[in-house]
Amino acid sequence: MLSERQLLILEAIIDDYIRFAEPVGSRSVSKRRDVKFSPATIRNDMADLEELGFLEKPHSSAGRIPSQKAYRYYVDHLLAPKDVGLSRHEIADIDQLFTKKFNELEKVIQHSANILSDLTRYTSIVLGPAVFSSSLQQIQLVPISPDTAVAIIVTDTGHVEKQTVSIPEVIQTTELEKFVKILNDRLRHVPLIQLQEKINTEVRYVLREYLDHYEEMIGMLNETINPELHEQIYYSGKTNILAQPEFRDVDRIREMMNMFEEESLIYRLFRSQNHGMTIRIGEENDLEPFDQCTIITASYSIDGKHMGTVGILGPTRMEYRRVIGILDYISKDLSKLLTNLYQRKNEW
Amino acid sequence: MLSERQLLILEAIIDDYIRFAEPVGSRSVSKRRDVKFSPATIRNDMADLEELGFLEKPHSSAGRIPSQKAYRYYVDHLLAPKDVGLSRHEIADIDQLFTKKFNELEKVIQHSANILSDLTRYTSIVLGPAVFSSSLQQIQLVPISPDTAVAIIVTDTGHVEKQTVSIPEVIQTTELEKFVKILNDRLRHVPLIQLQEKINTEVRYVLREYLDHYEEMIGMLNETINPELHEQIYYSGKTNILAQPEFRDVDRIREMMNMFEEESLIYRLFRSQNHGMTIRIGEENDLEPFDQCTIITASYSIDGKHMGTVGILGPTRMEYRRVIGILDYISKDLSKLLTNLYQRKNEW
DNA sequence: GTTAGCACTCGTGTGTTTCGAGTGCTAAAT
DNA sequence: ATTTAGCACTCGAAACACACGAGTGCTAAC
Repeated sequence: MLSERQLLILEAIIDDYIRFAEPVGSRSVSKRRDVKFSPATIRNDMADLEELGFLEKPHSSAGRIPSQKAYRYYVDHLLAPKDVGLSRHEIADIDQLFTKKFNELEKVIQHSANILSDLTRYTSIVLGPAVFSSSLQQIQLVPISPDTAVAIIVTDTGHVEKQTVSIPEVIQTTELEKFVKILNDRLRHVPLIQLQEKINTEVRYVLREYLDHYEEMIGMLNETINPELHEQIYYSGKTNILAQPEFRDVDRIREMMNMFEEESLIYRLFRSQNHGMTIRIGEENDLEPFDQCTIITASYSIDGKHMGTVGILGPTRMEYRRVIGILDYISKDLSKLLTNLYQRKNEW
Repeated sequence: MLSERQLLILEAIIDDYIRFAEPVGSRSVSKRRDVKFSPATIRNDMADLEELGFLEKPHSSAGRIPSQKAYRYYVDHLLAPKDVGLSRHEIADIDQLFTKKFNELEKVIQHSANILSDLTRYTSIVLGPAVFSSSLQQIQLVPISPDTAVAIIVTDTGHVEKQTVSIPEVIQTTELEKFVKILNDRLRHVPLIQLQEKINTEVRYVLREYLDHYEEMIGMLNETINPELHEQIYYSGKTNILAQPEFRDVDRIREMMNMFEEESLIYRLFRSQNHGMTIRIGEENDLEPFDQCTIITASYSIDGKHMGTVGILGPTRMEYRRVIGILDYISKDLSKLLTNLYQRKNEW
């Protein structure tokens, strides 16, 4: 439906606008190497493209800027997946994830986020490894006063969750120790996501046999297992986006920065992405403060199992090609790294 | 050295500027109830005050604005500590810290930060309870793979630190258990700040007697005890400051937001404050992005022992009276709350 | 010592003009 | 039947002029 020439012009305009953030005129398109038509011809096509909703005019005597529809078309049809072209330098930057030795999962993730924002100069958002896809390694109850204790859950990925709980006074220390022992015997290697259910069925019956105050203990336990538990969000380069000319408006900035703090919304946004790579342009994000932004996410995995999401937030006028390349590379790198880090565990 | 009338005028100008963020002219000062002089008289005094460095002119035909020196004088001499005047409503807001039941120390702190920023409409920064003033309650080593384990330190305040460590392969599981037992016997109730030293002297000799590979274990332990460990920083209302008219400049905002991420700098800034209440105006903060800001901090304590710092970051044109009142009240409230929360522990 | 009076300053707001990049249309060229 | 040259037209941005008025500093009178 779009002619060869129209495609060429559309791409030229998008490329130009991505680079300079200025409306693009027919003359400057015609000056490009690969364009062999006069400004007048280009103007005709531009008028058509505008009618089709791909281009917009800020005002009648300015050039055209791409619409959201244009960006969507661009990433869907115009971006050849082959020519991603990361420089040697960039690849080296990413690969240092491997060379630096982190044995804290969190640090690996944070470092990935840092690399991402440094490389792209946009804001990076990374969803940490899914807590619920890991399983219980050990559960601990450390008393810190006569009536309180810290409950600690360690997962097989080395993640630690803690929760202060109050201990019903009827319970004796010896009972408590028995309780923890039973829990560990019964619940080790149980995926966290099944923990709650398992406790309230299977474990309940076992406890009943051995302990007097098992109901109180179950109650305490249910306090501990937080069903709203979710992956941590890592940011880097929150202020990078402020350097973009389209975000020079303080009120808009304020809204966006507020949104960063609304972790539950960001979390939902990232969780809803399909695995693989997702590109959301402008209003496709369904969050009003980001309606001039594009968010690209890629998922990373351990042993092929989806674990988390790395993402970039930038203006709709984003360097798609580059960002896609970087995200693709880093998500694969991260998957490899994490798989290495935890494969021994699985063989164990 | 300043006449009665000059003081009155200075205070009037500061009050007015704090309210409206606009240069104050002689006419508007003369219109105040408590001022009974003509604009001309006031102009003379204003000229004197300017010469003394208390007032500045944005340009020759504008009114005057207070200098940093003026704010300093204001808080030092003009602010009567008595007339703090929190409204009943505000006191209720703060006191809900007591009524809501948090048994997580972190949540209490975060909630305090939220109250602070809500009440003041500035940005609140709170330094969490000093980890180093708490002592070891229990140390744990949870293996998560053949050669790695998670070391977990629980303090008497319920704080949990974790660190993934690699286990030297020469070490057996039984040895490891003995190791942890010795550590707990020897180190319980030792203040974290003495931990490292104690391990490398006293504990070392004990370990030598009971364990073959004690040197490897000590090495592993030293990996765990992070000497750079420090209090967490809690923010709330990071974007409140953007609503102030003096921070409508994107580049300034960017610098400030970047500074928020530089936790080590913020940490140092807050650590360097004396106990009690400290007010740093403009360049007194020694951080260039905050040279138009005032930071007021107050420390909170448990049983009189300094624990952390609550603070407010706002423009130099800050509502000093109000903020001081709120900070004073909340820091005392927080101290009471935390003392209650942990006093039983001490009697234990 | 205080104030009224007045000339002066200077930023802000407004209206005018100019400039030029860019457009759309028409007619000529290919 | 396209494509292009030519041209009138649009409209924002920048430059300029001008008036306004809030505010000042100085001087002289109270």
